[in-house]
Amino acid sequence: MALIKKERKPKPDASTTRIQDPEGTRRNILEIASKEFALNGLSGARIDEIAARTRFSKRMIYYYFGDKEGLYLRALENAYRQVREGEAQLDIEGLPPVAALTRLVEFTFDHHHRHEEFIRMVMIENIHHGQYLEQSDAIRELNVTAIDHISRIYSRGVEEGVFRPGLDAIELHWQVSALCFFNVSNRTTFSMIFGRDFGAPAQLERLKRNSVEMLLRFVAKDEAPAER
Amino acid sequence: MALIKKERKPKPDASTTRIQDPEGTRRNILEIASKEFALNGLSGARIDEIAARTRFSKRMIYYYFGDKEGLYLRALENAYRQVREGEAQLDIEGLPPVAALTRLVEFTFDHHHRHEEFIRMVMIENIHHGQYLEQSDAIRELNVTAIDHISRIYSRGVEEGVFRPGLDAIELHWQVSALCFFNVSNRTTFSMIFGRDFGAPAQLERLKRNSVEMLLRFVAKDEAPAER
DNA sequence: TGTAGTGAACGAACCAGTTCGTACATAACT
DNA sequence: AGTTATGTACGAACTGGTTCGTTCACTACA
Repeated sequence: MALIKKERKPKPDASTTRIQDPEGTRRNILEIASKEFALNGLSGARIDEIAARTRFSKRMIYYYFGDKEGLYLRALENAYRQVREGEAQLDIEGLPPVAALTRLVEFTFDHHHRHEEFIRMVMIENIHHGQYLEQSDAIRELNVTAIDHISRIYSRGVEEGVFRPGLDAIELHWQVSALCFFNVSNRTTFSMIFGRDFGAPAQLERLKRNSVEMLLRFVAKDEAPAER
Repeated sequence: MALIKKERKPKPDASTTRIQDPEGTRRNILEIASKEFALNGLSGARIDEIAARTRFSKRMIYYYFGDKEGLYLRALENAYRQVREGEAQLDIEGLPPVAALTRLVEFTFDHHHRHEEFIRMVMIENIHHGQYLEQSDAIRELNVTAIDHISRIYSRGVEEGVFRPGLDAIELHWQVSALCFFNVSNRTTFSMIFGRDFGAPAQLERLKRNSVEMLLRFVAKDEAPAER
């Protein structure tokens, strides 16, 4: 049988000189892909859709990222990197323990709130049982320092006698994360069910204040909590 | 005009009597579908896969549920119903406020832990911006009573002078939910990142105790929390 | 009591649209 | 010239949904 050769368009455009910028190409693709994955999930996102939104063709995605999962993995890493880099902004050096912890919780609350895309990626990744996070050494490396702040604050608080001893820094981090993460991750359904907008500024302030207070009261030394 | 009559097979088979059981059929399909959606999400789940796992053909899914989204919606409702029904088991009548709140938090913690499928459905639904929950009056109706327990416990506690006044029952519910939900929803990534199994029984006990304590300390009347 | 009619329950095969991924061609840079 | 970068067209497989026809239980009536 005869091979059918396609006619090729000989000349698409010569007016604009194509500037080669592989790094820029990667960044542009990754940026768009991150949004799409965060919005639609891994299976929900469409490679063609991502390609259409970039300045490049689908071919470029495969050229630079191999396949859909490779692209997703990079988007996941990207999300973690951005957020962890942002966390480096937090400065609590020199603050006394209570003020430092307050600042940490407030910062985390706001930070999560500002990075909904990240929250969504983490949710999606949990849906996938961490299957992709598992493949990324980069992400694990990024995160080991995530408890540094709270760990130091807590130690200092215990030393100074304002925090009770015996608590675990990772568990404290867990508690802070839970309160701040949930605020973003479950806002939609929670608001719908209780008919109240949990994203409203005044409401957010209250939730933030509550979260701070919960942590402060939890670590506070003074007297024991009510007996059960 | 001539009526076209269908040929009828007079007597084909008498060995296996087909038992018509529409309710059973629906239940079987819904049960399998719930698992598949919770596992793979809306776009990730495959109708053919669901059909293959049921005792029926794909045709029946469309016969009973219309389309994929209809099936998903039913699965979502099903998840909420099951969990809310389970919550009705909680009996705190007669307990003093502190004991009641302790029991409530412990119960919620365990209940969420036991219903991972539900947690996953809620996550998935949040990824979809609550698009399907929005369509379900049934779910909203189910949930309005969700804060009854905590609301009554809190009022009683304030009356009896053991809880501080001025707090909001829905926000308390929010806090309990955050702690208990996060424990299931983010366990995978959290465990991976910090290299500790947050699903281990001893660890779960600690987290549960922490959660209870956080709530108790938060509502406790006595003296003010550390000033910041 | 037998039988024709009826509608609900069900299955196999199919269809049309979608989606990931690739082959081929070509332009730009070194 | 050779390597890198890029676009276009396209195919194979998949997937949601439909069509057509069959099976079965039951009812009305001869």
